[in-house]
Amino acid sequence: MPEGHSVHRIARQFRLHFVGKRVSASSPQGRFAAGAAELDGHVVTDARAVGKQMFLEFDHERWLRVHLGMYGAWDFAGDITADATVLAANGRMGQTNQLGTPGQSGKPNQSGKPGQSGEPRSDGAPSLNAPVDAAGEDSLHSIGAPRVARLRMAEQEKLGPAADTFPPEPIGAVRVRLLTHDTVADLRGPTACEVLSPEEVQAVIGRLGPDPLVDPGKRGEDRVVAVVRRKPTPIGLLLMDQSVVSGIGNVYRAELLFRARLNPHTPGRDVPEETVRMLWRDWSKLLKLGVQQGQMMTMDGLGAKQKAAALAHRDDRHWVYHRAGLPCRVCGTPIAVEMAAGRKLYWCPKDQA
DNA sequence: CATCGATGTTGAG
DNA sequence: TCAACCTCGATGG
Repeated sequence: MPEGHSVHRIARQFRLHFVGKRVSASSPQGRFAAGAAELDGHVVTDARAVGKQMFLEFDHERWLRVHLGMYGAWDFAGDITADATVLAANGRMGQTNQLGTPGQSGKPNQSGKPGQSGEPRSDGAPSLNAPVDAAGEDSLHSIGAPRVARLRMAEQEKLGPAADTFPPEPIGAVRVRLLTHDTVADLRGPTACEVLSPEEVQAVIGRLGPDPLVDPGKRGEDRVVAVVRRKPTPIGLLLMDQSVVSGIGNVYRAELLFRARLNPHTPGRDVPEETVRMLWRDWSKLLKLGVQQGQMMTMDGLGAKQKAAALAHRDDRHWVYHRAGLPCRVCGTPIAVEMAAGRKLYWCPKDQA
């Protein structure tokens, strides 16, 4: 589900709460047992996002590559103070915030290894479970009892049901669990999750187009211009091609094209160079904004009232995405939708003629 | 409660 | 071009 901004947010979360710490790695679900064993007991040394992919570096020349794909998500728990503003805006996920229900969700899925290996000492060590010092966190929990905060990060970020033990039981089928002395990250439903050598990581990144946050400035821009201006492929497809430019998904594609008032069917080679440069700069701007805000914001420059509506209601957030048949916000023409390479492409036939 | 569809990618045919 | 991957919120009965 996530487009580039979410992955950068997740990488930041790892930098804040995992880099520099030793982790015990496991695969409660079992499908990543071998990979987890390779990482177990090592220190996380870096976390980077490139487009929709995230790379976690460990202290023994091994990297974990993760692509969340369509339904992937990370569940963080423990000492994870995140942007409270975003959390408040998005509310809590799933169940109520009630006591008990550690297993919850009725899914006794995480069979296999119960207690799971690397509990740090514990036994008596209450560790940092109880957020005694986390004054900011208390304000997020209506109930007074000390709880272990939970945060789900995918395309959206939501507070989960607080747990009362650390580490909490995994929710659902967890491919990999990374546990430090005070934080834990559970990965569920990824398209890709594998351990790579530094060379292999370099090879993967080499196949990706520029990401504005990784290749800022003119270098990335020039690369995109060179590729786009050489291809007969419609610009609507090129923007989704991760080897052309990284991190753009179906929402950002539709919105970027509308903001440029560009017909999605225009062959790349026919898009004026200045327009390609504008697309890149606009993508850079929207990506930064998304990372900062924790959610997509493609209708910047609105009045305060409209802005509030856009933040509150999902359907009010975009110019054209998910608005098939609804009147264009600019000209009133019904927004068109068509299938392009298996994905829905939304655009205004008049403004983007 | 069953069904549908999705902010993505890969690989088979 | 399309199914598979594999999860969950939205929708309808």
